[in-house]
Amino acid sequence: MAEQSDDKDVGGIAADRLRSIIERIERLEEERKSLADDIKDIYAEAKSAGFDVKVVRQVVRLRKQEPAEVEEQETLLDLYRRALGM
Amino acid sequence: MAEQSDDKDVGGIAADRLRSIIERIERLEEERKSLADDIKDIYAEAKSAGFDVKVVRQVVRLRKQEPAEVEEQETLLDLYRRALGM
Amino acid sequence: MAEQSDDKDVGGIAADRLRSIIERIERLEEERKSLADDIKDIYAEAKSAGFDVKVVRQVVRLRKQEPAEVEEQETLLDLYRRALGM
Amino acid sequence: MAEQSDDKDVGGIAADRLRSIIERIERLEEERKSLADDIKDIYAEAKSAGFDVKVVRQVVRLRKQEPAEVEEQETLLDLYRRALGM
DNA sequence: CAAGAATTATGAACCC
DNA sequence: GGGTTCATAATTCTTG
Repeated sequence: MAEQSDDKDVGGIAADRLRSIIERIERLEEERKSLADDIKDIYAEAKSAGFDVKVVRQVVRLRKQEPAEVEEQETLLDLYRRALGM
Repeated sequence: MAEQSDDKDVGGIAADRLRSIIERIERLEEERKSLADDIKDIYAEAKSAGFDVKVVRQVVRLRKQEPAEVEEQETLLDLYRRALGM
Repeated sequence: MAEQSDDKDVGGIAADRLRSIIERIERLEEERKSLADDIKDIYAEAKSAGFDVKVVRQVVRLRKQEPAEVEEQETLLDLYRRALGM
Repeated sequence: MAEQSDDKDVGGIAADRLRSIIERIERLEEERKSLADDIKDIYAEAKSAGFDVKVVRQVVRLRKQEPAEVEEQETLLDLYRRALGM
């Protein structure tokens, strides 16, 4: 099986390509982990400042969702809720 | 807006129909929840009998798949691992 | 390794016990699948009755959540939101 | 309630402190989202290079675990499968 | 069949 | 530190 690239086949697999893909994923996941730790630190700070962490999380969630809920289906949702007396 | 059925429109919505649909869904979801709880109990039983729950889950998953498919994925995994020298 | 029960060890594993556990899980999962299919049918019915399925799902979700949101932390959440001008 | 800082209380809440906390979290979460998108892109690249994405994920997961742990779980899986005659 | 939503499973964090 | 809840990851299903 002749190859134009330098990528060595291991059992028909483009090993270098696979390795590159996996290492890039791993690098990005490390960065992601690091950010997650930073976020955790801030929640810890919030806690020691006397805030209720669970509620802070809820606020963050709400602020993420609210713009999304200003959408076309709001009207229908309203309609259905009214039909059900909710 | 004349209706043949007795279903009262609320803002153009066939309220009774909608209500029926939603209540049937809710009933079925309750049953589903109950089954999910039963399953959880069995996993707990497995754990206290000394089985590794994670591996038991894996077995259940494997048995759901076609043997040929299982074989295929295991072969690929092997191949990739070898390509990476794992 | 003497055993009081008739359970045959296979490599130190209580095979019958494991089999029983797995088969019970599989049976319950089948029932669960069947319920899921029933639910799917109702959504299909809803669709052909002219309802917007996505919104119906949202209603079902809301009705599930709303009782849960009548909880102790509502007050705090309100407070935080007001502090943020939300 | 005397305050040393300039932070204005809103209903007894240190509003500026809370706002700072929440905005920092939001900034970090945006970065996190961006990394998650990058990772998704790489999996897409893997797919179009002909790799089986599900198996690639499995490889990434395996490399995160300790080799001893991987070995242990593989052994158990084997054991359970044999006990079930799979 | 690709994109997105929804369900399920795994992993982390918190409380007791 | 163990168990339970909460959060994230991953798979599956649905829809355009």
